[in-house]
Amino acid sequence: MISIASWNINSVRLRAGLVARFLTEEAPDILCLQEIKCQEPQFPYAAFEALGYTHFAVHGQKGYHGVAIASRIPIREVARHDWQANGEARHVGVELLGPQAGALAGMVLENVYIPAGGDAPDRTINPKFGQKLDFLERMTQWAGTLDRPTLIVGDFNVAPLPEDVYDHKALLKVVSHTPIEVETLGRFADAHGWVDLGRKHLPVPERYWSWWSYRTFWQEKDRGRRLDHMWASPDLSAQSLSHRFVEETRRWEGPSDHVPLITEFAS
DNA sequence: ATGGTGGTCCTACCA
Repeated sequence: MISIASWNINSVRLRAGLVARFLTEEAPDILCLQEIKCQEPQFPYAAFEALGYTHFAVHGQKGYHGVAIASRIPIREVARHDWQANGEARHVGVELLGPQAGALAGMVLENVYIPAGGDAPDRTINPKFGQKLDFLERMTQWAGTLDRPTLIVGDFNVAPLPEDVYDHKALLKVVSHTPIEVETLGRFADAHGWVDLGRKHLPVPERYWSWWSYRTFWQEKDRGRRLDHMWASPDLSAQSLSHRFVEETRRWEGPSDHVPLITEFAS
């Protein structure tokens, strides 16, 4: 069995200790991180290496965004897409190398941080919202070209289903859950027949949220959204055995506003 | 309709 985790960590330097705790307690084979918020030389490699994660793909930038993959299994970086063409570090893709990868050898793992999209869900007054939709459209074009077993994980910043938010009706005009975002993400799903592993294993109406705002969590209002995802190409999805989200990390000291996801695959 | 919290880097910007 091989397990793959994904977590928007909101500064990997500030929360290296939380990452180490997660790796110690859950022991995934591979961890994908989003929002590392540092450049590649500042990445806390030693904290991972001490726990057996010795293979890396780090695509960072100063202060904002940034993604990384740490792995116990050999990996090889294969791509860094810039789906906004603006230089932001929001993607890194790797290939899993055998024989430690077993049946997953040759699989491609794509780690993505889709733009949040600003406050107003209208591209004429909020360029960030347009950039988010354009990013998704370019991802859709890219997905149509794939010809290998692929897993795409990360912070999608979209909660597609009514049950993916605490109040569907109240969030229809809130960026992350607007109909245009849901439709645009739906076209991405259709472009490659992606299987939403989260809802494959935890179907509606099971509780499944991955993010709680810092601005309301302290009030214990439990206003969550499912913004983080793991989607598998159809051939790969047959190998997924289990999937969960580790909600308790949201209550750790000094938490990220996102919680990690973990999928186990037959290998 | 408003404001609520947090990270980076040092002045706003991003989420």
